[in-house]
Amino acid sequence: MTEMPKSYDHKATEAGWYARWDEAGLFTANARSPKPKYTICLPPPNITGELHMGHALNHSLQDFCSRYRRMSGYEVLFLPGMDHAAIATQNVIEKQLAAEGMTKEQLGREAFESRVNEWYVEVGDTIVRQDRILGASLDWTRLRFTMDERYVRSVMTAFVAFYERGWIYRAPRIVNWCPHDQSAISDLEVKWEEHHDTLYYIRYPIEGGGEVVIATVRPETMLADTAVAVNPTDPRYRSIVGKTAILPLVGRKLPIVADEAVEKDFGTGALKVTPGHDQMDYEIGQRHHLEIVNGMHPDGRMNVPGLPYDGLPALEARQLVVRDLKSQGYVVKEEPYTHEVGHCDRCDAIIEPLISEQWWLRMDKMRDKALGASAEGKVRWHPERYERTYLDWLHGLRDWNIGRQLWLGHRVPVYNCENGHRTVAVERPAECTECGSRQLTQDPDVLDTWFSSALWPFATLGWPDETEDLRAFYPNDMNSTAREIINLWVSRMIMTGLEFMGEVPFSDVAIHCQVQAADGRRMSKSLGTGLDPRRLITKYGADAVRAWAASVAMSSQDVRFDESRVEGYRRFCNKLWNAERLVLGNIGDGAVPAIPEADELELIEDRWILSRLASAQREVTDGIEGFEFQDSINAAYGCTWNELCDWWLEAAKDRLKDGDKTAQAVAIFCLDNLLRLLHPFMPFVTEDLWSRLPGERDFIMRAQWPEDLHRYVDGQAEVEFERLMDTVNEIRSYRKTIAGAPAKGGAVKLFEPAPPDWVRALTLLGSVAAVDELPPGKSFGLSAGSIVFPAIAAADPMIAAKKKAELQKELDRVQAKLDNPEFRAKAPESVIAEQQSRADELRAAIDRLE
RNA sequence: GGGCGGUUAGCUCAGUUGGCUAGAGCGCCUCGCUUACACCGAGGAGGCCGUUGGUUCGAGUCCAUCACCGCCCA
Repeated sequence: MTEMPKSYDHKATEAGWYARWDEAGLFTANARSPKPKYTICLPPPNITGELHMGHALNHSLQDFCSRYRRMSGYEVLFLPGMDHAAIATQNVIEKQLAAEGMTKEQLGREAFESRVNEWYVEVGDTIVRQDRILGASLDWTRLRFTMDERYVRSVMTAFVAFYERGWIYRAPRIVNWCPHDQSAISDLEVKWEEHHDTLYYIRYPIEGGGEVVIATVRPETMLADTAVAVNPTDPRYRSIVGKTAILPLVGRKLPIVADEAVEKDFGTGALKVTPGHDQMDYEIGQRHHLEIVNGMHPDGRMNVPGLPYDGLPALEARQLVVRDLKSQGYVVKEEPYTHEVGHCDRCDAIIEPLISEQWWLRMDKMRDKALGASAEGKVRWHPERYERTYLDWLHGLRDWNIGRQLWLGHRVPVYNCENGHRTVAVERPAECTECGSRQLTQDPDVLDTWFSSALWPFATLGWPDETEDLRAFYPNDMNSTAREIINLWVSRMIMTGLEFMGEVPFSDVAIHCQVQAADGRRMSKSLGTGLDPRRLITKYGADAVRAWAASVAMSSQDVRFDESRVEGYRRFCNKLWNAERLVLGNIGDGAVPAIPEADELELIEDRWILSRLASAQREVTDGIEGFEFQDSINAAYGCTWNELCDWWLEAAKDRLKDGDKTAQAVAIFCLDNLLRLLHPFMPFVTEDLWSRLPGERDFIMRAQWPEDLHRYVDGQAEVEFERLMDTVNEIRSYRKTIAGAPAKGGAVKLFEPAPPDWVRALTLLGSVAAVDELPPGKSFGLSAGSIVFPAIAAADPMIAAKKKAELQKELDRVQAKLDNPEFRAKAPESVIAEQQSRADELRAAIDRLE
């Protein structure tokens, strides 16, 4: 045995173990293993930069489950991967280019792509290293990337399969258009921010005399107006329905239509209808067969040929339009108006609702299957309430716009020939399937990144090929993620899993908390409130960071990050380290006997600590099984520090020094079990400490999970030992609060005879002598007897009086309860008995203070 | 506008089915370098459990209301 350093050093402890595990192949799953399988496909982080605290948290908790299941006899696959995150990555690269004074258009598509590929290598490497220092037991032989050739084939296969089902179609709709990215984005990628704008009231003349006043916050869109609409039940406007308004500045003739969608209370109750630039207007347009004018180029500049606003950005056009309207007397009034404006989640540009021809995926059939699976309880959510988030979204689900107009991503596998035929195929076809033309051009659109992510649980395993992995590891068991992507990702995995594999992709979904900055808002890189987990790992060690993750991950919805809690777990590592150091320092090289059976244990402290250990084993195990990781880490922490270290080691120290074999056996048994219980959470320090325990040691990582220890549960020992702890605490309290009481020494006389092991522990822990007759002096009452300290100069009478008053107050409360006839009549027996004995104890304690 | 979560010690958080004498870590105060650990030990101070009602013998816990904070979806 090598000498243990006096203090735990996380850097020394964590160095090396990961590589040793890796070399021993402990991360690699065997698809042919006869063991039951347990699979987690790591949610692929976006390949946009390094991992943040949310990742550290999420990867940790999946690793808890993986390591626990591995120790519990499962063949575990914990599969790593990364997501190309088209729109996000494109933005990152564009920002880099901008810093170099370049645009992607200047660079060209090919050079841009090779630049992206370099980025993938560099960032992918960073992410892998981060997961390794975190200790995540990922199977690196199965690392996947959504742009890998095989993965791309899975994506194409899914597209073709949907297409052949007739679920993919192309149609013009109003989409969220990002003028910066020049692409459609999904509703879920639009952030809404409050804007303080102006509501303009604008006069539209009516042919044949009169006028109608409309209100708008976006006057520039009037250039694409094709109608005016009013509510059919609005008496103010009944007479103008069917007439024609003249669009100011443009001169276009606008039919005045009646439509129930118009809100009578907004503005003037008359609505300018711009079917090309507003979802509701588009729907009105469909109902009344209105013309659609697209007044904007894809880059957000106005598309109004012949008008002076042509080619201007929207906001500039707005100013000019307003100026011209005013100068021509069309503006009736303007008032301040606060409303929500959509911004691109990735680049923050203002989103323009825009009519656009897009690829759509029908969702109704898949939605219904997913709802059916939920109704059958196939997916369990943790915490349960998130199932509603998921179901609510499913119920309102519309067709999915799967096309994006980006430079990055999976190109839609649609090939058009010059005769206008369309060929859809996984591999690029040599010729058109209809006319045999060889002049094929591929559709320029790429797929929404979530389309490929939706296939993650099976595409990573080789689908559509019937691979060994796919058979062994699908369905996966658990998925854990952040709540904001429940709808973007989790629900879509469930739908595609049911569609292509016929089974839900996992049985449990864990939604972890969001780590907020100290100010209670989400961490933000741009605000500088983000945190690099590597900094924390360097400062406190991965084990401490992971234990922190366990303590917060599932405990509530949001958690404000508090570094002192991470520091607390590093101290815990040190405590654990020193507990083992103490034990090993006293054991030497001799053999340690096996733990005695429960009925062979003689001493109260041994019976007690093993009973507590049994309880910890139960709580840690239940915590992991129930996705309540905080319960697990709390139980293991408490048992180690507050029970083993604070009490048992103190009570058994002299036995250990004397080479007592039972004490050695208990000590090693406790350490061995606690280390194994803690291993999923703190893999490095537990591996290191376990390797130092006597006897032949393999890796703790593949040791067996501690067995159920209920045979050591000993209620009597717990009650007795608690009484002992109470008494010792009282003695210590007296020593500190009574003037003149010495730090050690004094004589204690017990009221009732106690077993010798109990007395021994009391005298040891309380530094007192047990006597039959108290020597003369000021005596103090204890819960178990009385104590006299030698040489007390002046026992402070105030102390006793204060204690007495506290006890009396408490007694009054308890007695009032007992005197209440309704309480006696209605409360359960056990509660009444409890209160009764509480009153007795309090009375006795008061008497002893006399 | 709809939904969800939070509001408990100076700070960050626990408190399962109502029985609580409300806990932990950090911080604070007082002691102590007693050969496991000063990344420690011992003792102590500190809480009308956001508001107002209600149910109950009994409410931090259940119901309702309001207030503020945060998140998600329209």
